Amino acid sequence: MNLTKEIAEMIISMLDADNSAEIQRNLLAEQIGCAKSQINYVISSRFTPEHGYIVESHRGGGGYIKITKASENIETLKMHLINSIGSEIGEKTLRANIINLHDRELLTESEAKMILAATSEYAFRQIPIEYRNILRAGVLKQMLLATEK
Amino acid sequence: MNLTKEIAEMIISMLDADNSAEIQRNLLAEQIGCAKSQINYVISSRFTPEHGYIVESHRGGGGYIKITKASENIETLKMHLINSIGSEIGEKTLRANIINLHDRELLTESEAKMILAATSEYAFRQIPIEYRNILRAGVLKQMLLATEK
DNA sequence: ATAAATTTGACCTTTTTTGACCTTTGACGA
DNA sequence: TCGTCAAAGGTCAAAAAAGGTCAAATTTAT
Repeated sequence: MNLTKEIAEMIISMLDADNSAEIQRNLLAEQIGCAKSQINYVISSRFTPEHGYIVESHRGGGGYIKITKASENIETLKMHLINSIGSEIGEKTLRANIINLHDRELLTESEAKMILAATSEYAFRQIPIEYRNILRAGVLKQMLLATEK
Repeated sequence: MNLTKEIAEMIISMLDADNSAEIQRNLLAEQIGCAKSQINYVISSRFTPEHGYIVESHRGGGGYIKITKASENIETLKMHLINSIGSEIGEKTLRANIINLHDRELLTESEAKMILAATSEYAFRQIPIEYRNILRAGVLKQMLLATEK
């Protein structure tokens, strides 16, 4: 397991009842024994809006980074995603979005798995790279629509 | 016995109780004393959907290749279909097969719907026609394997 | 003797990790 | 009050750590 995953898990375990955690970057980096900027990397790669998180921070003495798992407008989250999918989407972004929807129980485990399988790089192996993200967007949208009742 | 067989057996012996194994390509290649790309060759020739395997991987520090064998009880009819698909399949044939599997209760209504949505001509509309049937075959195989529990 | 399968090696892409340097903010003394 | 300094956090690019691709060379099967 790499550093990034460890740190991400640590942060998630720090989320309180309000689904938010306030961390001190330098302290956390020191505890873990990594570069300070590693914390920023983890946040920017694992706690994005696609993952369902909002991040705020303050510099200076008494500074902090506050990470909150967003919880409003759950009902419209799926429709919002459908509408916001542009003409292309990468595997990472898609994965983040689907896991987020599953976390919020807007997709069943089975639905999430099928979507990830259908849009995996392996499923698209036979076609040129330049079409893959376009395809992912098209397939994803149709599948999400199919999960609407 | 050739390298490929040895490596394939090694990987199979590494499957755990969940029928999955996480390997480190470079490490494995070094242990065996072969080219790194040999590992890829083994995977792409022996751990295909036709053989009942799902493969995922991650690059970068802490990277890995995860190989999962679809559960034993994947219905033979499904495996038959996966094996009979070949490298291309048209929308009509696919539809007929999915309906058949659904009729036999090997696919839930939801699974069938998602497969049809994901492989519809509409989902592929941005992609040149000559790729569509190839794509359908790839996506269908991955999805069928993902329908097990 | 071909054709198919295997093996290798050179080179590519993605993701993570680190470190040097930058910016913002609060506190404190002149 | 203002200026300066220390305490945070932020940015960016290079290095490192995986895994991926492709085609040529070699071996094995038909």
